[in-house]
Amino acid sequence: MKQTYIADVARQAGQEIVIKGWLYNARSSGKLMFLEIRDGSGIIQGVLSKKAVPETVWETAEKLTQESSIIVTGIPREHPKRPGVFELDIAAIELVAVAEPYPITPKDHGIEFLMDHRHLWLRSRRQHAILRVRHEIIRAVRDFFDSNGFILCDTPIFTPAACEGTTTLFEVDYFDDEKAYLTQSGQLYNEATAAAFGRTYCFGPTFRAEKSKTRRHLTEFWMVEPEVAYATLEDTMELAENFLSFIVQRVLENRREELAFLERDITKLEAIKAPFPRLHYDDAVKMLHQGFAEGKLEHKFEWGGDLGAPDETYISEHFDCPVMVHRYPAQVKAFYMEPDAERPELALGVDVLAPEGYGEIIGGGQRMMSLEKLRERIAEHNLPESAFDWYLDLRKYGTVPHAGFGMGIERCVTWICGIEHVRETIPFPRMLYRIRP
RNA sequence: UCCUCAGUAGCUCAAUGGCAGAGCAUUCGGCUGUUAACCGAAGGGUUGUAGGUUCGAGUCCUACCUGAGGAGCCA
Repeated sequence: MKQTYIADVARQAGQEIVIKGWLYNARSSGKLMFLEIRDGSGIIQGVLSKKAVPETVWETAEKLTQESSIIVTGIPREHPKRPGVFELDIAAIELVAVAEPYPITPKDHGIEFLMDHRHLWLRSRRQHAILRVRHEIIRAVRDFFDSNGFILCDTPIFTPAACEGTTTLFEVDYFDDEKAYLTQSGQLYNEATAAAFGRTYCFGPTFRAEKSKTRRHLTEFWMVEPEVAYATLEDTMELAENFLSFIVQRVLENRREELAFLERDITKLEAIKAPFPRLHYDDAVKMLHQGFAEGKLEHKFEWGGDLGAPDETYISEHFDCPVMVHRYPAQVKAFYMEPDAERPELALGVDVLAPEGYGEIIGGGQRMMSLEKLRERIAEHNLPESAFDWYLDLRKYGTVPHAGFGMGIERCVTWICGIEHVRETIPFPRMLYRIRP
């Protein structure tokens, strides 16, 4: 008989079906057994009565251990006490393989143990909820750009030079004449594809060798980066707020059950609608000074610096929506940022800070258009101009104002799920000191 | 790189400087509506490593190892 997935069981109530899965948990009351079966699409409780089945079926059921693989035949029926919930009256069990004692028992476990068993931890309800939300977010990201005239143009993972200096790059020793590095952003290449196609995006893994060890950091993470020709900082802020609103709405539409399981406060997400507040860097500084005066911040913020994690949290607490902090001092931003025409000491960059203290999820801005100014900046940053030959070509052959941003998928998932740590938002997290499993 | 905290049974934890324990998991027995089921029994230990203090160290001291949280830096 054809396999039925647990997610589709309701449609076949009363008919005999076959479920292929694993034993999630078992409870027994002597002559009555309750087997929780999972198949990846969901979990269903199987009911087995000693009187109603052949002795061999009962004996097989008694041998089952947690995570044993089984093919179960039975008839789905509504739960006597829980309307709308289906359980399976088991008629037969085919034992595919008995599992050895399973390390992840139904009781509490510490994070180190769970991370060491990530390959098995993925089978649990919580991880299913989080990774289904991740999948929904990625689908929404693609749908948003695909239906708004963007072309997917993925950028290389091996790159010859850094975007913003070489301290945080992974070196690869393979190419004969020069050192190669794993990409930390597709942005420079995006500028080339945007000049070719107008509106493009890349979406792939990104590598940062920062010796960073906080709940917001991954060594390897996924980033989506749109880039638009003939666009300004204001255009890119508008794109970012529409983009984030779209993603949140899609998750609310399609992943309510998962958010409920994660005990996410839905009202916080329902408030996420464009337009988002915009906060000039100067005003952000004023806000931080007030926070310090009120004793809510430990250190007095100095104009000219970049926002620290506690600063970002303090600012985001003032808004229900993500807040877009724009026009940072040029000195703290990347060399390719376009300066503000009215105040050249400011860069036309924007960071989007997620609400509830989740910090920066988007960084972007308008790129430098002038060949001469770009050459100056490369020199000021002590970067080798030869490495940027092709990049400078983009300014020689029909340069235009253009802008874009990058969003870290895992940070976005962490925020939307309302969970503590990014490490649960990617199937196999790579972090400082952790490369296994 | 810096700061803070932690490491005891397969897992989660307890043990005033004085006999190393409980729950879960495993094995066995009981239970016909269980929901991290429950009840009874059994097996399971080089207390992260190396030194030191002490009559006596899981407990106090030193170093190291591993992990977690945070800072800086970042999406």
